[in-house]
Amino acid sequence: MTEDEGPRGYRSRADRREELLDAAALVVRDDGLPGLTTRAVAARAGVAHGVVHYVFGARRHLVVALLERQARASLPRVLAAADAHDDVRGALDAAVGAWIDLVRSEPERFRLLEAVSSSGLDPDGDGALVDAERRLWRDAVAAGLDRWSAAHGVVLAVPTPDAADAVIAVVDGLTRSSVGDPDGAATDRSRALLVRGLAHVLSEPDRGEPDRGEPDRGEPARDEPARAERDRAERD
Amino acid sequence: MTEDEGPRGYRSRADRREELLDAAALVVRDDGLPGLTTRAVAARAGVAHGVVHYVFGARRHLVVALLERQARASLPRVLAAADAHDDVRGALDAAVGAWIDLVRSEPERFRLLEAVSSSGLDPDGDGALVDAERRLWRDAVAAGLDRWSAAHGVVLAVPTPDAADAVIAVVDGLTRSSVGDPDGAATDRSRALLVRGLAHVLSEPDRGEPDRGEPDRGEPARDEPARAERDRAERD
DNA sequence: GTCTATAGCAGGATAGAC
DNA sequence: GTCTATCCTGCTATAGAC
Repeated sequence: MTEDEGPRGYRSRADRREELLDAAALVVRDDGLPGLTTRAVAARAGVAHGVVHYVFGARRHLVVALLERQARASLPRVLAAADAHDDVRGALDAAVGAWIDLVRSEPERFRLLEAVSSSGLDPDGDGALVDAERRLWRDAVAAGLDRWSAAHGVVLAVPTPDAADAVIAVVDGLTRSSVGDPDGAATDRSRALLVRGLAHVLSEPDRGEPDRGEPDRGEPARDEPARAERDRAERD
Repeated sequence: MTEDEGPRGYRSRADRREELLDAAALVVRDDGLPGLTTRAVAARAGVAHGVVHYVFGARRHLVVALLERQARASLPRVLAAADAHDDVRGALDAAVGAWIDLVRSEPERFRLLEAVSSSGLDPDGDGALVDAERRLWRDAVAAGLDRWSAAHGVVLAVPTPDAADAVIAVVDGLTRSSVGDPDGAATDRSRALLVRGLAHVLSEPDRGEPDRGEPDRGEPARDEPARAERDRAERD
């Protein structure tokens, strides 16, 4: 289905890689994330089980590769949606909406995103892959913001990287919200609220909410919980 | 360590349950989520492997139970942090900040939250457990908002359930952001932005961003993003 | 009713064959 | 360089001891 293989079935590592990723995408679509076993991928691709481990090493590497491929495929569409709008709020809403639509159209696919970053990995130095993945997103969103900002002559009220982080956080939160929200009504309401709020802070510098109430101070209420004493080693 | 057991080591099912959850929490703290095997829990609690399955059935039930117990333990603290503030923004910031501090102090613990809802479960009808879990949160946050609102005589600009969903989405997004953000600086910046934006929309009814720029039309947002045209994004 | 011992099975990883 | 055969670990289920 993907390509036909030689008489002996020998393909280059790179070709096998693409082929296996195709198979993996199908497996995820059909059987969901937990169905994504190295054996299932191998079976779907019509190769021996070990080939998957030969090409990708560990299962997580396959997952990360699949994830990255997806990201590169999805991002342009999302960024394009924003470009059709001149105002911050409209652009944000379009981009976030496009993303959520993607998530909804193939939910299983996007569970990978969460699954990888949250649960999947931890031991040894493999978190580096996830970090790289996140950085890819962060940079892409920041670049998109810059591009949009320049193209429409709008300057944001906060530094681009900060805005990018906030956008990603919102998208992450909404993505998670859309799980177990089949009709998406709740997610849509949240999206409307969050986009409006985010557009507000990206457009307006902080002046302490003059319209209502009593802002005691800009600094938050640091109550004294356990401060993480953990030596989080990796600071790539 | 938790309780000493009778001469024969017989405990009620409920007691064993708590005991095993204690052990599970320690396992997660020390070895991370992937270290949380039913065998490890049994070993840590000093019981036979089968006991875990006797009490919880499947591993995921243990995970969900641990998660729920955590939620019930954490929520009061978070809600209390909000009560110390009279204004929406201050209360929100305090609550969200308290939550993020909890996440930071024991990161491994909170990966459960994501791991369960995203990856862990899917087969058969087990998603119901996750749904119940999410509903628990949603209801708790909504109740907290109502309580705060009544206590401080502040009425929110949006219905409580909608506000609760948005708050949860923000917290989810920030929680995920804090993974791989060891010093937490980026997360703090995002938090500041998102809390400000959220406070804004919770306080102010939508009037189309009058204060800045060029709202091309009074009625906003309702644009037409990529409306779920589900084409296969089969490849890049 | 509570727990132990044991067996089966699925999935990841690797040493070694082509 | 590609792939296969095999091993190991961990989850689940159950039969039976206390």
